[in-house]
Amino acid sequence: MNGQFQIATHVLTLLCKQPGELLSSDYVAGSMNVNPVLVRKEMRKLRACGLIESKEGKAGGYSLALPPQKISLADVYKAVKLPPALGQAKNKPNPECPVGRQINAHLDHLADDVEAAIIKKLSTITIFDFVNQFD
Amino acid sequence: MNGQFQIATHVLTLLCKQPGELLSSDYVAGSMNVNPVLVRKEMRKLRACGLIESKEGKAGGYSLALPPQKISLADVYKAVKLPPALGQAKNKPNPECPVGRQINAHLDHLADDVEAAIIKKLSTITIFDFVNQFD
DNA sequence: TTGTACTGTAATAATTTTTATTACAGATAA
DNA sequence: TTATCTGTAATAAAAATTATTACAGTACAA
Repeated sequence: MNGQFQIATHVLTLLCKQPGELLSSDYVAGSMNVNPVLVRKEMRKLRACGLIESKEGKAGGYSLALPPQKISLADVYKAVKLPPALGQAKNKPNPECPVGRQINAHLDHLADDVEAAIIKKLSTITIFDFVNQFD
Repeated sequence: MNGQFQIATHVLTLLCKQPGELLSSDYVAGSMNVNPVLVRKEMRKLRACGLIESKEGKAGGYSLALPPQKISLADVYKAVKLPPALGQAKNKPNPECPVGRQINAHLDHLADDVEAAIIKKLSTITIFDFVNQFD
């Protein structure tokens, strides 16, 4: 299991709900019951992709770098870099076997197709859309 | 990481390439360099879904229960029951927070949509198609 | 009917991944 | 100059995955 996408989406939701405010990792971590360092780690990825901005020092924190209509869940997915949806084998198939010799190439190609399908789906939903579902 | 889908697909590929033969978990495990018990565990799932058959006793092993044109990779995906593609948070968000109170429901709904997109993609590919890519 | 070669399954250990915790340097506002 | 943040590393704890061992049960074959 892996809650990185959920953490990132949770923070973006909070940022979207409180526009203009800088939210600290402690505040956010409190809303989700998770360690603040984990929040800062995800924020680093989001910032590297230009989705959020951060400000250090007293009264610092995080804010959206783009209007929420411009941030898709596909952007979030790509930013957090989850392990592949089909999993990832770490075995080394037997190169003597005609199947073992080739299968990783075919599985990799398949994994790429699946990732593309996920991204296609997620690209239809923005953080704005997601947040609008809330009461 | 998690190689369960890869194991299942590897076995089905071997079964497809050697129709009529019963392949043992040891033989299969040798082709992929993985523990035979792991193979038997995945086979249990595939059998529960009616994709393969197994025969105990001497000269026993596994065989396809359906023609490979009738087995889609979506069937395999559903059989192995991977963890959700978007991950799965195990935190309990703060119920005092308006976002924390609702977000899991919305994240679950999103996860369902993504799983559906994956299955839709995988349902277009059969084991027969997959194996036909091999030289 | 006895030995051999399998599956099925449980229990446990080893490995890997994820999350939590601690610590502290650096930035910035009051 | 003090308090409150981010950024980051190091390490520990927890959880998930894979490997290993063991053995009961099944089926074939000599």
